[in-house]
Amino acid sequence: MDAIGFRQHNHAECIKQGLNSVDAYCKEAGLQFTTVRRRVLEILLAEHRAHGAYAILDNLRAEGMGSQPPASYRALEFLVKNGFAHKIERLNAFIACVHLEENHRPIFLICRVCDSVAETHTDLTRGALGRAAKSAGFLIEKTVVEIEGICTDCQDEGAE
Amino acid sequence: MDAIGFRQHNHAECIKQGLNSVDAYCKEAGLQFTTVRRRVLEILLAEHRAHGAYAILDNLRAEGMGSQPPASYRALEFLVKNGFAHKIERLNAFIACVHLEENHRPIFLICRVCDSVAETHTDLTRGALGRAAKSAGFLIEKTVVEIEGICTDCQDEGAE
DNA sequence: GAGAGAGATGATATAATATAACGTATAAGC
DNA sequence: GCTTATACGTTATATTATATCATCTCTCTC
Repeated sequence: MDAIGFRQHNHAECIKQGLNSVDAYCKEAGLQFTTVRRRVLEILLAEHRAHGAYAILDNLRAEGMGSQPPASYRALEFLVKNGFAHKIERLNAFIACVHLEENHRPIFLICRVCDSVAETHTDLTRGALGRAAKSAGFLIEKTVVEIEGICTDCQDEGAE
Repeated sequence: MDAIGFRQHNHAECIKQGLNSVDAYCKEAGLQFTTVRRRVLEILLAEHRAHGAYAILDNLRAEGMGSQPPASYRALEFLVKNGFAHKIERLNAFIACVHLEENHRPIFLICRVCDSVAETHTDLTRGALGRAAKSAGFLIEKTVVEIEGICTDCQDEGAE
């Protein structure tokens, strides 16, 4: 598994890559990666944890980039629609995508202690779940898989 | 799989059993299955679909059983805490549990056309997901698995 | 480079979901 | 019956999200 978010990694590089990839993709696809949208993605990329729409709005406001809810919701809608970010339903909050390359079905691991969120993906629809849905004749369009618990680091802290 | 919600079944029996089981369980466990709580469970059991807290409140209000949000939220909290109902995070809504017997990790199949919701369960934590979490050292406490798509019936209708 | 059309943003208002806090009532245990 | 815990009534407010309309800006075409 590739659960970026808990693993050690070069985070500056991680941010840079995220922005560059989205930049390139937008250019390619003729999407407008505007200042606000870029800034919101930066805010999301800053940490591997979910950010609420209003927290993001506070940032934008402080930087004079819009002051009303639609400012953040619109940017987030753009990012989510194009797969650059995901909404964590459990938290009513948003997180930057770390698997931009592929068309994927994300899975999130949410640490309830430190609030970090790791994104990974194993195609559940191929395994038990896929078989289950198939046997019920259900056509899967979107999957929400969010696992809540305690990450390694926080387990270790508890043990000390 | 046992996806009650889409399968044909004797629904009157289904409701009755749900109420009886909860009744028995509460008596056993010393929980107060009060009038409001019972009524809310009945409302949830009435259909295999998710009900919003405010929709439930409308019902309660019409029946003179409380008129303010805490009335429904408190009853729902009781039901969810004790495993008699589940919250569907994707919908910010609630549904009666159809697998009362066991301590389970529910999976929901949500039809976006007819809004019906089926509950099933395959222990994802044992399969690919469990392995993934284990390799990341993540301690799973709760799982949110909600699959959105189109149920058999609605697919058939679309084809006609 | 001017004009048309699409898409993005600003601004106002409000909807929908959820909880805090405090007082009163009711049930359970002694 | 008295005490204590739990549930409920009530008021107020927090949090999350969207609808709507006006204005602006970018892009495309001519």
